Amino acid sequence: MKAVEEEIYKKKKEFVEEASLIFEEQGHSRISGQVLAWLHVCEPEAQSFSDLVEHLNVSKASISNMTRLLLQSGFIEKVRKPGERQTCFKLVDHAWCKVMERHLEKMKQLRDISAKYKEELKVEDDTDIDRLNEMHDFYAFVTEHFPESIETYKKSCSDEG
Amino acid sequence: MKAVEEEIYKKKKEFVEEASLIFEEQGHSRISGQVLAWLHVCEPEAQSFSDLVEHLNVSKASISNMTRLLLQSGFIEKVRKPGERQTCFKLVDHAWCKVMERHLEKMKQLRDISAKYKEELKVEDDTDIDRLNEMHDFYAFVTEHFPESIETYKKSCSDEG
DNA sequence: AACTTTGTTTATAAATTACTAAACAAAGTT
DNA sequence: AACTTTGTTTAGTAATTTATAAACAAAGTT
Repeated sequence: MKAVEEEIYKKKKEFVEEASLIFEEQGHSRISGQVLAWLHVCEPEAQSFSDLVEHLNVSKASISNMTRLLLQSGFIEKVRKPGERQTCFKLVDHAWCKVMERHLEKMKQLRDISAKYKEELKVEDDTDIDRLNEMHDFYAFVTEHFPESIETYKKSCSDEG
Repeated sequence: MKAVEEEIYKKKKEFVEEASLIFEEQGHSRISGQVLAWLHVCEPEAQSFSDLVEHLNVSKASISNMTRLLLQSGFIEKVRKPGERQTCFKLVDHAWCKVMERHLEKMKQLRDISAKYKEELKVEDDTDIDRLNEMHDFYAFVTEHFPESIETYKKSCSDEG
């Protein structure tokens, strides 16, 4: 390996360390965060099972479990090349939108639960519970406007590309 | 306690159970989720230490720890009434915006880390890493537009009120 | 100043999660 | 069909997190 290449490789590992910490704080486990981060900078883009085991220094079982989870939640996808025995994994396009969608789901849950209970806790003449009304207004607003924003972004991509 | 009141109280407890689950998935612990949820529906709005202990059936120590955390992260605030010995806690206004701000912080971190490494991993003639470029574009977009949206919401509140 | 009330800190118990090694399964190769 | 390679499942351990009880501290009341 040339000196330049080694330098690059080291930088990539640094990225993995830093980015995986942030991913962890977003609800990923340690290793799934590392897989996600590595798939942002690795070459080639699609990595085999053993590539991941080797570069991240973790067990085969962890990779098996974490890739399954990441597949389920839609962050990565399998790529099988004809003639190759190994399965490869790569980030889906716009993987970051998945993170957003995850947030959006939670926001919708909060919108719905506040809608439900603000009705159910309404008592005849009694004043409603302001806090629930406000909570509902807020999440109704963001769940309505958020997807639009994302669409705007996606459009701005395809205009350029 | 009248039959109607009991019915209401039961409903409130149901809300606490459901909502605290969602809060947990957003990174709160079990009990801080319960405190948050309860403070959305309790009466009066401001609850003393012992109110919380009683209604949520948890230890004093947990309330002590969780209220400290919730104060730190800005979800609740202390309310001390003159003449009363007990400290009370209430939700801050627009507590939900805090959740958003928390997300926004994470997004800014991802924007910054992608900015940093897309530069550092750039090699002369070599093509950049597309994934990092796209990641940065995305988070630059959302961190720019998100705060605007929230502002729009807040404005819509004050127009009404 | 002894006693209460209110709240914090500490040490421990309980539960959950995360990781791995090793056993297992499936499918390709010789 | 034995052997390899590739990947999954299982079972156990390690580590972390969470909640509590009990000791402690501070401040108000009698």
